[in-house]
Amino acid sequence: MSEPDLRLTPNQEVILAALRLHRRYGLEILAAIEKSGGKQIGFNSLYPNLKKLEKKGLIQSEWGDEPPESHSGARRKYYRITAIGTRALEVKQQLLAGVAAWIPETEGV
Amino acid sequence: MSEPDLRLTPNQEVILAALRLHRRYGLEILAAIEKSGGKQIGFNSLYPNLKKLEKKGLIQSEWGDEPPESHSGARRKYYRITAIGTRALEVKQQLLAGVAAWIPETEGV
DNA sequence: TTTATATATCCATTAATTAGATATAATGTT
DNA sequence: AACATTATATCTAATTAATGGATATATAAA
Repeated sequence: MSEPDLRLTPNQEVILAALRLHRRYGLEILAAIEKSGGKQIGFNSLYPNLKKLEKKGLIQSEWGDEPPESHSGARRKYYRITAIGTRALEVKQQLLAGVAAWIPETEGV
Repeated sequence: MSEPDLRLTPNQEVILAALRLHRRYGLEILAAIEKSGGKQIGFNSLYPNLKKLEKKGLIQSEWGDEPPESHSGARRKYYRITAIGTRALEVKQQLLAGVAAWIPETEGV
């Protein structure tokens, strides 16, 4: 009955954060990270991590249905965050806030 | 002239966050993490990571000068976050906010 | 002496990251 | 038809980080 493991590796966390407000396709996620000043991650790290996030239920994917004129190149697969994924980001933020604010019950002195 | 590497591993990030508002000694950091619902990290991970954070200038340490009556056991070494450490936490938060909000310049369609 | 607190290191295993290469598919351009 | 671009996807090897367990030392109280 314990909660599923919502912990994220650093790359998974930034990928998931890139999907927090918008659905995006793979290379768009890399662009969002690069343009936001993050350390660049390669698509060799991106795609396996997207698979892992989807397997854990933190994101969902769907093939793009844009008309062919909208862009050149191959089909895009769009990813969107799930409620569980949103929760994983919240849990992380709450942990960082919690550890900072925590005070021991019996303060030495 | 580029900025020093302020990236943090997951354990380093939560340790640094535990020092954001209060100076703490080693085992107090572990207690803050455990009581805040974080995955428990062991002192075999704590102390090497404190060394690394101090070496990078993100934290400083000083031996406690409490009177002997204040607590039983050995001397405590207290750690406090530096301005650089605070900045590292901010940079991380700004990255997560930035990648979520980023919009591509030329939107396909 | 024993117990509790506290810092610190070492080892072996496992997990994650990284760079580089390759493959396939779809589309527009020459 | 050939080529370039965009895009998803996998594989390997090397490096780095995390993990559990053990050990060591120091301090002080019971």
